[in-house]
Amino acid sequence: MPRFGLCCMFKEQPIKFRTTTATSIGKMDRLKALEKIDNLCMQNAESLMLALQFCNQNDIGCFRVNSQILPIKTHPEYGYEVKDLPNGNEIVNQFIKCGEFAKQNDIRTCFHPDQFVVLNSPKENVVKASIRELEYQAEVSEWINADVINIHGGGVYGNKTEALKDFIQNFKSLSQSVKDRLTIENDDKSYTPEDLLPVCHKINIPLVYDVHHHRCNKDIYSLREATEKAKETWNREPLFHISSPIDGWQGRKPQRHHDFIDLKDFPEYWNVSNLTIEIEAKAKELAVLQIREELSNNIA
DNA sequence: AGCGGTCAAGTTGAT
DNA sequence: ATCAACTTGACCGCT
Repeated sequence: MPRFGLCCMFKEQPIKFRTTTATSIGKMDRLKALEKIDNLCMQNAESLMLALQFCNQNDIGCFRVNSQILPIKTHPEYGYEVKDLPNGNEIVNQFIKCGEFAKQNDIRTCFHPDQFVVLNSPKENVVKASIRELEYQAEVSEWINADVINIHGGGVYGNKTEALKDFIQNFKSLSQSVKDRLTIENDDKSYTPEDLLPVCHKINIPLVYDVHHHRCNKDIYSLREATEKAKETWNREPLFHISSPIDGWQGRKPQRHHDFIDLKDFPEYWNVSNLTIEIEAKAKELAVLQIREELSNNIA
């Protein structure tokens, strides 16, 4: 069986990650603001441990960490360094404990920076902010032993080839810590596996193959071919994504995610070991447990 | 305590 | 032109 991954949050389990808004933080004096952020970070570090323990108890081998695990960490005005928080050392220690727990129990962790991280934007400040965000997530990755920070190709700006050249150029300015973890994922509108595989080979980063996106945004490769080619880009256990369309493939918005994974959407050749599959489904842990149950019934 | 408006950020494509 | 979609509703300030 593959290793299944849970994304960021829980549907039923009472495990919550907290955040705040820049507006609210901006209204406070700096001391009060840092106190509040300190609180949220500590609670999130504790929640992460609970999340990992839940995964361990339920044989969920991978957990994706929310980008806001340290809220507004890279905000241009209200951002901060963890060492400047009142309990910064304890917060780091709690994350390191999470990393030790994950390692001991073979739980893989990863990040998926959100849509604002665009490495190939023509706007210099967008690239700068993206790099700041990647460096922050790499810092936490080191504490918790996360081995993947996964982003999309970014914008097209009228010319895919040129846009991907910019991606490669800007990749070079990243720290080694980010480079070692950065992966690129095919998306549902712009970049297909066919577009991205040459980038993977050129700068030696893995392809996170999203089969749902590939079904929305097709190229010359069959799903099986893309699976094989994506696997070849990995120097460690490959990591893929799956989801099912909210109203079926004939529905109005097939790119929207369903609560659960439809067994029919699961490629049978993905039911193998040495593969991580993140389950992108709105029912979260329930969806992970369900697809695993269905797959084991299917074999029996 | 409950409720509704708001939330840092980019890009694309549907309406 | 506006808005939803993207890993996801949660937070905050008002009553």
